[in-house]
Amino acid sequence: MNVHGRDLYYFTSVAEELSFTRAAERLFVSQPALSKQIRMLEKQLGVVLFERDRRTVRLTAVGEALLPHARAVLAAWQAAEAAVEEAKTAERCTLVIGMSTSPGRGLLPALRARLVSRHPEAQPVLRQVNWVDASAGLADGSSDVAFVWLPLPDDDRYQYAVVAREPRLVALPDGHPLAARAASDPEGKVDFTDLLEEPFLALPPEAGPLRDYWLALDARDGRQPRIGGVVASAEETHEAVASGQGVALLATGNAPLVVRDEVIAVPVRGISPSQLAVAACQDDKRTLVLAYLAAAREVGATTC
Amino acid sequence: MNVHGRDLYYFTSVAEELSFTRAAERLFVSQPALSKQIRMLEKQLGVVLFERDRRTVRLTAVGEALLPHARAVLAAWQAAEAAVEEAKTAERCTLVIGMSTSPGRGLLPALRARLVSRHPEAQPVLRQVNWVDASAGLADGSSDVAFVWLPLPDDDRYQYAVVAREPRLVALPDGHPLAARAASDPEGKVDFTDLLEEPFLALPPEAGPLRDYWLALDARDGRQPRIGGVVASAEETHEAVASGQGVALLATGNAPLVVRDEVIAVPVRGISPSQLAVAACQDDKRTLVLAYLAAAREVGATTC
DNA sequence: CCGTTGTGATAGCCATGAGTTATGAACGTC
DNA sequence: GACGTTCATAACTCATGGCTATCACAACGG
Repeated sequence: MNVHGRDLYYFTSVAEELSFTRAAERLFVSQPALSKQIRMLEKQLGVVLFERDRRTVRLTAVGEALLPHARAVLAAWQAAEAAVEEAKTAERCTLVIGMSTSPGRGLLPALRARLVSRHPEAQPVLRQVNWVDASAGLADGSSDVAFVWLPLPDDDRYQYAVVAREPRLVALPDGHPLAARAASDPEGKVDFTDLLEEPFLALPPEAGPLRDYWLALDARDGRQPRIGGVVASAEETHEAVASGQGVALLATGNAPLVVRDEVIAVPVRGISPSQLAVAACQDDKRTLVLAYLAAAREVGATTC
Repeated sequence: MNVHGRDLYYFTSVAEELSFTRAAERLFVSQPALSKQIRMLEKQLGVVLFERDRRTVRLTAVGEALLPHARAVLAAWQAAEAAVEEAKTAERCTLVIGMSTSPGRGLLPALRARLVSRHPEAQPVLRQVNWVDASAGLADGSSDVAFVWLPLPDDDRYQYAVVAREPRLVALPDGHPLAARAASDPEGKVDFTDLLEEPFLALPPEAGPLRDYWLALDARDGRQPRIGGVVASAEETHEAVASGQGVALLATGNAPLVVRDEVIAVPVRGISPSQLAVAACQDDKRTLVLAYLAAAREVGATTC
């Protein structure tokens, strides 16, 4: 494997032209350079490839034997280059969109439409990510862009555009005393202060600030919440609420994934609304990524 | 085609080991050298082939796409090297034996037997050469060894061994007056002096000293012979003699090729015998060539 | 908690490779 | 016999590919 592809190309060129001078100008190198390279190749193989007869050049038997193989090697390499080129463009056109649960609200089709209208070659690919990763795959590079809940940990590592801002709800078993209280509330809401003593379902500790956010730590004045259980997906949350392990805060858009059977969700007074954003890495300047963020910014302007 | 085979080998090695350090020691290069080469390859292709993650190395999508093609290129190159190797040994084992007419006298089988008994890999190939080339292909390299008539032009450029020494004959039409004279001669011969006025068939002028030799210029004391025609093969000679264009000197061993129908050959008194030799280029030191010459020397010792 | 080990990247050095221009030797052509 | 063509050679430049030494970082183990 100790040969330069260029040398093989030089060899085939001389073999085709049967002239060092003509081959050299076809290859845009000087004739001595070509002569030397061919000699190097011959030396390397321990073989004479051309019979130079002062005036004429012709292939030796060995050269004749090498020629088709040299062409095969070059063809194989061209195929390799083509494959790389194809993989490169495929990679450039693919946009991996991370999300913990489906963002819903018609966001995906809206953003997709805006993306492909400006970049018809774009190939958006959706990727489901565990709730534990607040960055929905941005942090480890498995997503190019992602739907995330603000606030993000390491806020300055990301660029983002808010696409939805909506009150947080609390998911309750339908027989829960607070369910009745909400029913009698003029706005159908419960006060967060009424939830302070409730056991809460929490994200795993690895979720960091995101865990704190969905426990609404900022609204508890430093008092630690009671933890009724650990959940990492909508399905688990539904199960845990229905079985009475605890209650859980939800984004309005995620409510349909949790509310069914014996679980209801009611708005909460006294906590900040949730903010859903499309994010990417701060230093990511790729065209498709920026285009998706721009689309998100436009859509966000109409929905928020 | 602008890539070094080595780089592809490096690439496949790293892809197999998934570790620069291990791949480097497998390849007997230092780890930094390997790192640098892979970076060069990536730069050349404008692509990232490996994802280096401090602790782990893994192929990117593009690297994955390249890998099988890289292997294909390497395989193609190995096939090419094998083909060259085979052609090289084939060339080393082939011995091209040039001859103007078949030397006859059982020489070819005898020499062949001696050659292959010592070099079983030898592949003797016979090659017919026009009479005009006294060196029977040695001069232009189209023969490795050759049966030639002495004296050779450029005597010092060749090494040779005499394998047959025999009187020269003259070919005559069977109705020629000298035919009858020969029949009445006690030895069945004619004197060369009787031939001095006869028209002679000559080789073409390009044949040089060989032409002079078969006109027996040395036996004419400087008088120019009459030229009845130009011939360059046994067939032409027979035709020309039969049609009465002239007479021609022949080596005894060649007589059977010319004597038939209306042409006869009789020994000539007063000219030197012809000498058939096996020759090669003076500076040719190849084993098979020397072996064939040695065989010729042995056979010549028994026949002369 | 800190030192050890193992990994890939970086820096600086040097021999060689691949290109250049200028020139030479052999041969055909006018 | 001067000229043009063709391949080989010489002398030089600059990039390439290799080395050693060292760094930065993560994982382990005491």
